[in-house]
Amino acid sequence: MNYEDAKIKFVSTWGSLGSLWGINKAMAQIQALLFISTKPLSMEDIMEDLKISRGNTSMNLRQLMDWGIVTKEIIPGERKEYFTTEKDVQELARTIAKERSRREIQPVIKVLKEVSSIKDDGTEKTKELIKQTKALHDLTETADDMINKLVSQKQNWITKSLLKLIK
Amino acid sequence: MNYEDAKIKFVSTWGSLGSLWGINKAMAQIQALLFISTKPLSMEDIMEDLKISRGNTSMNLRQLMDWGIVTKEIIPGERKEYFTTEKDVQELARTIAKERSRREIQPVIKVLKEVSSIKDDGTEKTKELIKQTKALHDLTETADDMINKLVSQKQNWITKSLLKLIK
DNA sequence: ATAAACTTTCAATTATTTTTGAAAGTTTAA
DNA sequence: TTAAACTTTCAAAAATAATTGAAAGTTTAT
Repeated sequence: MNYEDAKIKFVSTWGSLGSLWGINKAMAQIQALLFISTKPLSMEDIMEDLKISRGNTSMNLRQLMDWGIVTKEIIPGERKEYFTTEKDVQELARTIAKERSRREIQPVIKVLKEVSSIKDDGTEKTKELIKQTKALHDLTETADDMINKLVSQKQNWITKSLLKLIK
Repeated sequence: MNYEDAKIKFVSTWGSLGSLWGINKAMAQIQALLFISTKPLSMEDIMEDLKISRGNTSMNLRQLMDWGIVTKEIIPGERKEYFTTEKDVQELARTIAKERSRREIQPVIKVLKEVSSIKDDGTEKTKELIKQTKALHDLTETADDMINKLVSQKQNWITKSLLKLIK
């Protein structure tokens, strides 16, 4: 496989994985492109490479910036804006985990807590609802917590020892 | 909040979380409904409760069974089929993690390995592609591994000590 | 102040995913 | 074997999400 084929394969695979971290295809592909680029890319570069429209590129770059994954680079003397993505995978993982947690998991945890706290009226179905949503609440909270901690910056010594324990 | 409101809130919230574990809304809602039910439910019960069509119910129940999350219960003397879901959250998490890994993460890991193994032609861009996809490969593999191990059955003693370390 | 260079916005279009419902299929009881 | 009770299938419709492109907006150089 040559460079071009490998690049296309990587970008499209990473794009299709977008759903896994809750973003759309174009957004994931732009990130992938920046991730393997040796230099900042302009909107023009991205549009041409991915064959997507200017509007689409603009909107998805904005989202990536909102996520904190992509940043604008001002190149002195250049009129255009250039973009780069976080290149360190650990840091990338940390950012993504934090954002997903904040956007999606925390709200669910809140609802689970609310629902599991309704008044027990003594009926079997209410007891079951409380029991099961409480279990889900605890699990979700623990999992969310673990992922965030595991992926967090100060992980090194901890993660390494954990990995040895687990593997 | 009374039972009915709490139930509706739980089912719809869990439904919207479907995207997080890669399934559609109806599928997640059916699972949620079964999860808090005190007894097996028939297709009829589910259709009525969620106000969805028979076809939709049938298809999504099949998918849930394919995932290994829902099972058919034959109730002696009854003509209808009844359904239940795994009630233990740990077991549920284990099944979901395994399936997602198998269906989505493993294929991506395979591509990352493939792409990161292309011949280094000495150009800067090829070196960057190899370096970055290798890093992503290692991260993805490790994360996938950890999640599966953490969530796996025989976890108890391990998880508890890990949790103490991490928290 | 003007115009060129560039970016953003958003209504309309297009693509994708989900849902429906009725026909076809299956199972069971008699 | 028949018919009632039930489930599955799948083409068509509906709902949702992504994408386009051109007009409006912004910035910068002169």
